[in-house]
Amino acid sequence: MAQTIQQQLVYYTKQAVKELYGADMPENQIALQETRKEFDGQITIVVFPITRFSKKAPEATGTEIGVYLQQRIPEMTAFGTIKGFLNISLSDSYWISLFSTQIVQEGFGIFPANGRKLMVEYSSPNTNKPLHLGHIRNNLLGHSVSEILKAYGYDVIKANLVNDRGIHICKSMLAWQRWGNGETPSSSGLKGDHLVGKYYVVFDKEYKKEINELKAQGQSEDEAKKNAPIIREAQRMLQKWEAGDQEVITLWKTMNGWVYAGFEQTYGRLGVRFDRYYYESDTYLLGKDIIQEGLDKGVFFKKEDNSIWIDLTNEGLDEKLVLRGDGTSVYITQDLGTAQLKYDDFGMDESIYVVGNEQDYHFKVLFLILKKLGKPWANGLYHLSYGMVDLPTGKMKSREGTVVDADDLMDEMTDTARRRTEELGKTEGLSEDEKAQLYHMIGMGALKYFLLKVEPKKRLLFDPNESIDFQGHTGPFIQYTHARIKSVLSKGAFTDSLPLLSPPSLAPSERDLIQVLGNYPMIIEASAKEFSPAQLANYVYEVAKQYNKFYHEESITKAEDAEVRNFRLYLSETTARTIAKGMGLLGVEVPERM
RNA sequence: GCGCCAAUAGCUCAGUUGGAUAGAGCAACGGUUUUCUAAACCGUCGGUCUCAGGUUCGAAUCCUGAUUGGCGUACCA
Repeated sequence: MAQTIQQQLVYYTKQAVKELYGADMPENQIALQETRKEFDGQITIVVFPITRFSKKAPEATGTEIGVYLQQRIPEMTAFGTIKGFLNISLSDSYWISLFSTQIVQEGFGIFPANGRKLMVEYSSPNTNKPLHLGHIRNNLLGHSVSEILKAYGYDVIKANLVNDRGIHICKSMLAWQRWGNGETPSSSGLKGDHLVGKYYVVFDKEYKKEINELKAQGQSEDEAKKNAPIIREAQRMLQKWEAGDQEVITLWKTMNGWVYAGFEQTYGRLGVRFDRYYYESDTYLLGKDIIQEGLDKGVFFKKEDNSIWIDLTNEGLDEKLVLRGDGTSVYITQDLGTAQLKYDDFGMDESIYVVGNEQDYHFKVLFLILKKLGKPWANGLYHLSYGMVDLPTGKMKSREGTVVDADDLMDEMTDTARRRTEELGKTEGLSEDEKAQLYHMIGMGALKYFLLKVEPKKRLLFDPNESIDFQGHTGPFIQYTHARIKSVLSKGAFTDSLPLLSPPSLAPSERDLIQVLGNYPMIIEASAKEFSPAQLANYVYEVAKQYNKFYHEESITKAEDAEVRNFRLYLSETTARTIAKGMGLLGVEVPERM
């Protein structure tokens, strides 16, 4: 492939430094950036680093480099040096040809397969309660990161490790057994996960009541928590489960079945999918052989009570228990085993865990242990840590009912989308089906974009009293832009067979749009490397914004010259495709009209 | 106590390997439609980038220390 203009600029700048100043400047010190809007030009070379070699003032140096470059790069029409910044203007014909030969191509920004396999584990719900807003963030992040990595050339496996066993499930089961009166999703009309969640709350109420009674009898908080009859009963149930008790297993299967049916619906609405499910009921006993391996290798050590530990104090961490004294597993034991299992199953080069930042320490330890065990694949592990979703009142807590329920929120979003669309009178000629589809698309677009535009690492504030916007820097704005372009294309009778002609010159907003569109591959690369859908989300907004500016300033279908008209139609069509592709990687669909 | 993370406009957020006068959206105010969708566009207002030092030609960005908030530091997951 031919050299890009950026590569040429770097190359010739290096040559210029050599010829003019007799110095060898490393290429990575040559800093290019986009020219700020208030100055002429499109690309800027920062001159300051060069003055080290020129031993001259920034202005003089910039001008000398500028003259040198202009003599050698025909696309360069002008330059200006302002306060140490060499601003370079490129000819309209350069931008036109960049668009016509590259950006317009179907494959622009699609990276070839890189031959590497990668797993993204996300969602990983507990099966004792329905999903809430925090889970939505996790699911959207996991899904979007997977799609971005696919676009970047990875072979991606999406995995979901379902926490389907344990004391929390038994709590729901026990409460249902006692107070459920045989209630089922069909008898109650409740979605399965909500039904099970209801009994989780029932359990907690009763548990608290018993704790208070015991405290009234003089027990301490800790004692009461341990001694409450209902929690002891739940623990007995867990033991029965582990022993394979038929009755308990049957109930467990039934209630988990309800939950899975509910989750499938929610996943469907969210538009997330998985290639592989792992269940903790299958994996919770794994990892003990790894413990033995670690003992043999001298990575772990045994204490007097037979508990097994790893000493990470040299790494600035603590001693960490990896197996209980009675030989049973802890959380990290199964995670060690599951990591090995996943690798045995797929042999992937990299493995991403999408898990909240409350588990930063856990993953640090997990990865470190696997490295110390000499697992060659341990270097490919990465914890994609994201911030909690907080309410103005603080953290969401399932048991206290202060959660924003996923299904309710999606209903609300769709409803708002319907109201707004009707207010704007944009439903004419749509069938009921099409309307429903559109409202879902817009509502989910608003929600998803709202969550994904924020850097994963940062915590996210959600105020239930303030509805998510549909205007400005939002999903619907971008969706609207797409629909608007589609309308232009149909008015302009655009088809692939229309000849792509070259206009004699470009309007400023037109040239800016081409420049923004040209950044798409860079953005995919950056988002993939940093596992950050937020970068892509903000980029797509920029594209939409720049298009709207262009749309307002210039005529498209009404342009007088055929060259200009055709070119602008292609520019519009490419913008629509870029928006659709980018939003697609975020898991957001875009409508043909709205 | 120790560790990790965050702090940018009234609010929600951007800000590339350190580069120009720190940018968007919302909110507020004003303007734009006989012309391709006004969920749009243009403008006004709004900043001690938490604070104090340091490194540098240059710091929101890097280093040190503090402040505030969150999380972790369980033989819980």
